[in-house]
Amino acid sequence: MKGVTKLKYKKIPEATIRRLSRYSRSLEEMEGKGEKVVSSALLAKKCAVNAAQVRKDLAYFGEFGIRGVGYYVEDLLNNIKKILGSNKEWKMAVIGIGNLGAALLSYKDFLKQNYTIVAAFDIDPPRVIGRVSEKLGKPAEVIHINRIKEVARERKIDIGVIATPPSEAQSVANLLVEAGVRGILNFAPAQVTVPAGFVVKDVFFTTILDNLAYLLSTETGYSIDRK
Amino acid sequence: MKGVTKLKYKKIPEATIRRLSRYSRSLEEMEGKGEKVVSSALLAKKCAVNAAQVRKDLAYFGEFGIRGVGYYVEDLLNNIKKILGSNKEWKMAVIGIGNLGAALLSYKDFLKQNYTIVAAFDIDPPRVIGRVSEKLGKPAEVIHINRIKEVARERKIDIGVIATPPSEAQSVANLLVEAGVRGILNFAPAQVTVPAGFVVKDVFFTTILDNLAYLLSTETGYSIDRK
DNA sequence: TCAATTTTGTGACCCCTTTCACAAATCCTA
DNA sequence: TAGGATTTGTGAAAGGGGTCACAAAATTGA
Ligand SMILES: NC(=O)c1ccc[n+]([C@@H]2O[C@H](COP(=O)([O-])OP(=O)(O)OC[C@H]3O[C@@H](n4cnc5c(N)ncnc54)[C@H](O)[C@@H]3O)[C@@H](O)[C@H]2O)c1
Ligand SMILES: NC(=O)c1ccc[n+]([C@@H]2O[C@H](COP(=O)([O-])OP(=O)(O)OC[C@H]3O[C@@H](n4cnc5c(N)ncnc54)[C@H](O)[C@@H]3O)[C@@H](O)[C@H]2O)c1
Repeated sequence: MKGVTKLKYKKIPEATIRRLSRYSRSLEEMEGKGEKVVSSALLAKKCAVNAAQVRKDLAYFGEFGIRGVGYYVEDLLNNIKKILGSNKEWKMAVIGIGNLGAALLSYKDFLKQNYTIVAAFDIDPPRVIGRVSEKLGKPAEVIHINRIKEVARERKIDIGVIATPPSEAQSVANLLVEAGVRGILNFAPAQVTVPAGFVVKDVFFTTILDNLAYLLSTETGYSIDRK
Repeated sequence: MKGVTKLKYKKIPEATIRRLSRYSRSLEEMEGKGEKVVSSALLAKKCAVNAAQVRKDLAYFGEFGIRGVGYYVEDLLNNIKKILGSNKEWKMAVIGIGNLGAALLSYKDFLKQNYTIVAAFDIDPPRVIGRVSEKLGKPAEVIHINRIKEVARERKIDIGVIATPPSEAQSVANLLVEAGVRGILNFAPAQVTVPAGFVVKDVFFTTILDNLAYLLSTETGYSIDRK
């Protein structure tokens, strides 16, 4: 591609994004402790990765460091947040307020982060409210699932979190798609498909456990496995 | 395998293991529907991967298919379970019976799988029991954390699930290590380190969300992202 | 001012994983 | 029994990501 020469779209490895999130967490800790500067070597150590890896990851997005010095903690943190889209406030809805859904509603870490749960849906709000009333801080109500399209549009929901039984996962996903909710975080152990332009992230507990179990049964010995 | 020659340890990609878990889920579904045979192409489609990938993954462990036919669902499922160690019963302990810990205790999917929660620990059992009593089916009690070493040995716990606040994660991990619990599933957003021979798997919700948010902000358009 | 020191940014290399493409094996039908 | 159809298993090629090593840039100290 000469002519337009230096456009160079570098495709960013998925793994890089995961690590940026990890760096972000470490940097927040450092910032809290009042540390001003950090080297790639130190950050790497804190995150259990290679120092060159840290530099490579950052280099995808610009030159944030100063040779002979390192990276300014606050500055780097801001940049990473910008990259990850963490400077935007992401609005989430939880669908299915059972055991897991209720736990998510009361997950305090979200408060400190740029993720906010702005709506909670269930197929049986009256029953559910009795069980989880003490947890209903921010989304002060549980809304019936049949109002999801309307409410999702009103509240500009970015991400739908599926915490219903697996049998309902696809139909809930369909509703989210119709409502124009582009991001889906799926906790139900079921295959969910969406049209182009939408993104699904699965979190399958048993897959994670299968992974752990496999590592334990093959006597690999040492393995801190970050993914 | 003539002589000892052809031992060939093939190192299995981590990604392969994750996919096997996915295949397993699909196969269970098919078995439930009474389907006898499946081709790599169909299984691949169900799991949103490449057909050659399916065959390669399986080929690491043996020849399970029949050319011109495909794979016998039941047979393949059994083999995959054997590979993943899913024929073993894994005993788990949950540490920190708060919102998330309580949700895990009542996670019904574990019942169908080969993972069993055999103990629940907290630093304040009396308070906790009041809140979660209805969820205490199998581990009928919440035990004080200071008895973890003794109980872990007695009940032969394989995997410890950390669901305490992040500040406590490392010290809980230390206890688990001392008790000889080799596998750790860590939900607390904190760096946890363990000695050689132990395995830690982190599940950081915000990292997963950061990932999703990144995909949403970079207008990649289509992306079903399975990890 | 200059040399020694520190630490980044990055080209080059290497390894691992995925995809492609096809021979080999099996089934089906006439 | 033979020929056509199907689908596996796998070598080879392609692609991506991680590590190494070093030049370039900044700092420090004399
Ligand atoms: N409990 C856990 O720790 C855990 C862990 C990992 C994954 N999961 C998965 O998360 C999901 C929820 O688990 P849970 O334990 O909270 O189950 P649950 O049965 O306690 O909760 C499910 C909730 O979804 C609601 N629901 C059902 N159909 C619905 C629909 N069509 N629309 C909206 N709401 C609907 C139900 O009323 C119920 O309140 C399941 O798919 C489960 O496999 C749970
Ligand atoms: N709630 C969620 O949906 C969610 C989601 C993802 C991750 N997490 C993480 O999981 C962890 C638990 O979250 P939560 O919302 O259940 O918090 P929580 O405060 O409701 O529960 C924490 C529990 O841990 C107990 N505890 C504290 N110190 C302990 C110790 N040293 N030993 C044993 N038990 C101890 C507390 O008594 C409490 O019962 C946190 O690290 C949180 O960041 C929570």
